[in-house]
Amino acid sequence: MTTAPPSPRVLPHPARDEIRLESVLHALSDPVRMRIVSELADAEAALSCSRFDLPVTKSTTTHHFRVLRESGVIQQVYEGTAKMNGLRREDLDALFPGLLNALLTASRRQTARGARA
Amino acid sequence: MTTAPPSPRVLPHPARDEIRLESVLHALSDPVRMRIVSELADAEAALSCSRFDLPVTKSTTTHHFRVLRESGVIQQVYEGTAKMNGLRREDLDALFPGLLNALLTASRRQTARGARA
DNA sequence: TCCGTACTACGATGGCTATCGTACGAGTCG
DNA sequence: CGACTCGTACGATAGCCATCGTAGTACGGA
Repeated sequence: MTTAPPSPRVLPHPARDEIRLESVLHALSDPVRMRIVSELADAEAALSCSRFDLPVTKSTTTHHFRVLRESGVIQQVYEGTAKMNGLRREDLDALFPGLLNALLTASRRQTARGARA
Repeated sequence: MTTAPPSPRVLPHPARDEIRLESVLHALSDPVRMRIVSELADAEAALSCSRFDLPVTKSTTTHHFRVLRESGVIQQVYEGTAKMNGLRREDLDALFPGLLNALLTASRRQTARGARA
């Protein structure tokens, strides 16, 4: 099992051309979700949900990941008990060139500028 | 009166360093508001509220403009009975380099791609 | 002064959403 | 099998928000 055959549990994702800018912006307008995306971008590899230390409960975490997936920002795949999350960089870059980078930079800058909140 | 002295009616704007990324993204996650910003960007000069032909009533229009102003995306100044609106390009570019352009490009692209909705 | 235009304020309303807790399903490991 | 971990589903709740209509204010021109 070098690359384990995916579980039957498959999650619905929007196709590339179904991704809407409004939905992406709405998804990223929540600080918790922006943080998730930020960490995901730094990681460069898929991360399981439990790798994030978020200031909300597990149910809320599930909710946020779903919003990100349904808006097309991330990709989710079951791997055993874990659910691996990856940024949909290619799709986003193809649809909205430069946007993801600008958003990540903006987020990092703001974090650096004022660590309050 | 080449440049009319501003009316005493002054509107509250966030200072540059009070502009929050989340608020900007939230403001722009509404199609109506994104459209306003898009037209404002094309105009290059300040426009009065009534220059926009939006699919909502006047009260709702007022609401959207206020959200844009309070999030720091636009600047509003009374000029007689009209309220002139301008993009806060300099502030946004200073805070979040490349973001505004990426957003405008993304919006234009999406509009071009599918004119549905 | 009177009227019209531009925009606002207020209140209502329906819908969305972030949050939680609890109970459950799916895998993994002993 | 049994226990443990990871994540989900469901229901509840409270707050926000896009929308509207109506009534009102501010300004400029006749």
